[in-house]
Amino acid sequence: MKVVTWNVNSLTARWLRVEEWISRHAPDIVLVQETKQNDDKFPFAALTALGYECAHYGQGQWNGVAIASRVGIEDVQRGLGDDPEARFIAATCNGLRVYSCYVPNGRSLDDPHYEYKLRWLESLRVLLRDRDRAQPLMVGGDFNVALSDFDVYDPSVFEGATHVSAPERAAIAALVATDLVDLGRHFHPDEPSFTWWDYRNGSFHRGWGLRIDYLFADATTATRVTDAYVDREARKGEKPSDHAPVVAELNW
DNA sequence: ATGTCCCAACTTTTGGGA
Repeated sequence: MKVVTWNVNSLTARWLRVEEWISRHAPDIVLVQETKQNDDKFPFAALTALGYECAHYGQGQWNGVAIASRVGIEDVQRGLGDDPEARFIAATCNGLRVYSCYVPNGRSLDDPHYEYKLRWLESLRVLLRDRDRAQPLMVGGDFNVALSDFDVYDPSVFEGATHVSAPERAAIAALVATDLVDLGRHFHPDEPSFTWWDYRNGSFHRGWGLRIDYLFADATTATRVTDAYVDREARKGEKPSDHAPVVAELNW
């Protein structure tokens, strides 16, 4: 079974790229972030034609998360606690519980949005702490945090910025401490494996990236994962998202 | 290092967000 997480930066703008990627890679479960559309724009019919059942949690022009599955989809949960924004959707697909997460950006360390980001991550930690440990789980999404300096192309550029601060990193570490494995890093301990490059400055071609998108699995499920990787090819070409997909393959 | 992309709208240019 193949699971992918991808921040598409508007599914409306990205549909041709997403459709092409799905057709080529045939993932079983797709975790999407930043659909930036309401249900009336979500491509339910086109995804059904490709063999996928979908659950979408949209919020107009901002945020928006979705799950597409060709192995069934049930027990859909939209939203994280009392969060008013469309940043979390969960479902069970073929016995695997999956979360699609779009963590708040934070903007800057002195912005109220930064505190919102930390509160959001704490809510996710509580959900993970209290989960049914007997149920296999994969958590994916855009976490807007680079876990360590190795996940940053040049840490000096980000001094005093979000995405790298100690509280943010501690919040992600606290998620992992609920018995999760960072699949991308587990399979590629010696490669930066960036997942995001700014559209500006020619960042992609200069290698100026960050690893801020993750697929996590509980420790038991992680033993069934055979590979996890970033598909950098998806960041190339016409009208790419600024994020690349993160893929995991597992024996299921 | 702020050079791009995406969206909405007091829409053909600007501003907010990432």
